[in-house]
Amino acid sequence: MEMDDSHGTMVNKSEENDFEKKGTSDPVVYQLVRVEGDGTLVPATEDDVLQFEHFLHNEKVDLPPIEDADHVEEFFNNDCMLLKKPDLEDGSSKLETVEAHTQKLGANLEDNASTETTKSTVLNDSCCAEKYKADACSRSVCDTSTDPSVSGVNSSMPDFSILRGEVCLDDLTIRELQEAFRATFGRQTNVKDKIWLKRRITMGLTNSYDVPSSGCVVKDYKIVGKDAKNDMSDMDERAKTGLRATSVVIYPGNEGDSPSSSYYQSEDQEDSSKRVPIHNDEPQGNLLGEQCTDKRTRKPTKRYIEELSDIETHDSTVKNSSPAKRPAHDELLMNPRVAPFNETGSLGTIYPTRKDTFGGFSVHVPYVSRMRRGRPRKDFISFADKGPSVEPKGIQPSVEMILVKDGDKGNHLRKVPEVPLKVSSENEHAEAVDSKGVRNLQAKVCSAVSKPKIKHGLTRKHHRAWTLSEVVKLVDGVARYGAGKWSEIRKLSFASYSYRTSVDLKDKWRNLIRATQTQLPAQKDGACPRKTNPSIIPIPPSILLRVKELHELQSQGGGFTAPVKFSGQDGKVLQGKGSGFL
DNA sequence: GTTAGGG
DNA sequence: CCCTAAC
Repeated sequence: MEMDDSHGTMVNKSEENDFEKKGTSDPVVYQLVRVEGDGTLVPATEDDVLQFEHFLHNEKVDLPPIEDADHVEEFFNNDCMLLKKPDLEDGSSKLETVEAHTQKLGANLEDNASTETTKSTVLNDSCCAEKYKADACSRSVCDTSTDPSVSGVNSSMPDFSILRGEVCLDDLTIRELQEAFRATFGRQTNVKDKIWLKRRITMGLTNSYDVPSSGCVVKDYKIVGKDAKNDMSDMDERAKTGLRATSVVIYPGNEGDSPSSSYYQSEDQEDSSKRVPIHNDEPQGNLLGEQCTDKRTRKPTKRYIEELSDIETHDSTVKNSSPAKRPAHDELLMNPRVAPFNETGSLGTIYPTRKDTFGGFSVHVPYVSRMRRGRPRKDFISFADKGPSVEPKGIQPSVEMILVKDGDKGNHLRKVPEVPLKVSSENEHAEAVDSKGVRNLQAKVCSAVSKPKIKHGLTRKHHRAWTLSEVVKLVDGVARYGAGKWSEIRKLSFASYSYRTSVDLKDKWRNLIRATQTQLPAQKDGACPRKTNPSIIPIPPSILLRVKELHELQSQGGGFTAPVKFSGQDGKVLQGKGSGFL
C-alpha cells in the first residue's frame, strides 16, 4: 500500500490492486500525526513524514521484517498512529502516539462526561489492562515472543473461517483473536491484548472507530453485536457507551481524573480523537462491512494552513513549538478529506485533489505539498464562524493562483491573492493600478466575495518573479540615481511596473547584492552556481558584476549621488546586455 | 511617504 | 514579500 502522504487517495485505487497482487498488503492506512507540546494533534509535517519514510517503506515492501518487528508492532499497538520523537532533549515539539496523546485529552473527556455512564462490560477484560499497558509502554516486551501461530505471517493465508458463522469475540482466545485480526486486516499481529484485538477487529469489520471493547458478536464477517455503533456523528451517544466504559471501569471509584484512568482512556482514543485514520480497505470483497461508508478518515492534509492555527492554539500554555508547525485548526485536523480523484481535462487526465477546509470553506486543492515556509500571515481573514460547507462537486474554487510569467511591461494588476473562493485565473487583467488602487481593489473584492469580516483588507501581494528586464532596469536605476533612491527609481524607471513598489526595488537590490556575494565567487570557482533550479532564471553574471560594482562603489564612496559613477564601460555593458535581455 | 533592516 | 522603526 502506498504510504506517501502525497497520495492520499491511494486507498481507493492502487491499494486494492496492491493487495490483490501481493496478497499481504496492509489495508490499514496509517496517519502520521504530531503531538505538539500543548497536546494538540496536528498532521505530521513533511519532515516528520520523511523521518518515517523508511518505516512506511518497509511496511510497504515487505511486511514486518523481523528486525523492524518492534516498530511495526508499535504501529499496530497504537492503532497505526505511530510516531517517533526526533529530539526529546528540547522537549518542545514531540511526536508520540495518539494513544499517549489521548491520555492527555482523557482528563478533559472525563470532566465532560457523566460518570454515571459507567458500565461493567469491560470488567472481565480488565485483566488485560496491565498487559495492554505493558504493550503500550514498553515495546519489545511481547513482540519478541515467538508464538508459532504468529510467525508465519507472510506466507500462509489467514484463516477466514474464524469469523465465519456467529462468533462472539469475547469468547475467542488471544490466538483466535489474532487470527481474526489477520482475517480482518490481512496481516499478522503479535498483540496479545484481547481488548485491543477485539476492538481492532470490530473496527475493521465495522469500519468504524466507534466500537465497544467487548460484547461484539461477529456473524458472517459482520458485527451484529450490541454496541457496534457506526454513527460517528452522535457524539452524545458515543460518550455514554464504550468510550466511557473502559476508562471508568478500571477505576470505578474515582471520578476519572486520575492519570491512570485517563491512561486507559487511550484504548478508546479513536473515540475521543477520531484522528485515527484506520482505513480498512476491503481486500476480500466481503470481509469488511461496507455499512460505514462516510466514516472513512482520509489522510491528513500534508500542508499546514497556518492561518488557522491561532484559532486553536491561542491559549495553549506550552508554546515551545515552532510557529511554522503550529497545529492547524482542529477541524482541519479531522476533516481534510481526499477526494478520490477528480477527473479533469478532455483527455481524462486524473489529478488527485483533496478536499480541504480552508478558512471554513470546503475546497479542493491539488494534492501537492504547499507548506508555507514563512511566518504565519497575520492578516489572514478569519472565517472561523463559517462552518464547513457542503462540498460543491462542480465548483471547486481554488485558492491557488496560477502564476503567469511576466511578459513584459505594463498590463499588470496586482492580483488579490489567496482569497478563499477566488477562482483561479490565469488571465491577468490588463489594468495598471498603483499600490493604493490595489489595496482598494483588494478590499472591494474581499468584501464582495467573502462575507466574513476582513481584518484590514490586506492580503499578501501576488508574488511576481523578477524578470530579467526588471532587474536590468533596477540596476540601471541604481546606477543612475543611486541605491536608496528607490522612490525615484520606481517613478522614473518602473513607471510601467506599477506592482513594483520602492520597497520591492530595495528588497530586490538587496537580494542582488546577496547574489553577487554568493553566486559570483562560486561561478569563478567553476562550481555549480546553486542547485540549478530550472524554473528560476539565473541572473547573468554580467549583471551581477554590475551590481557588485555599483554596490562597492556606492558603499565605499559613501555619499554617492547621481550619475557620476556611470562609467562608459558600465553603460555599454548595461545597454548591450540590457537590450539583449529585453 | 520613504528608507533600512529584520523576518 | 511582510512588517516596522526611524526618518
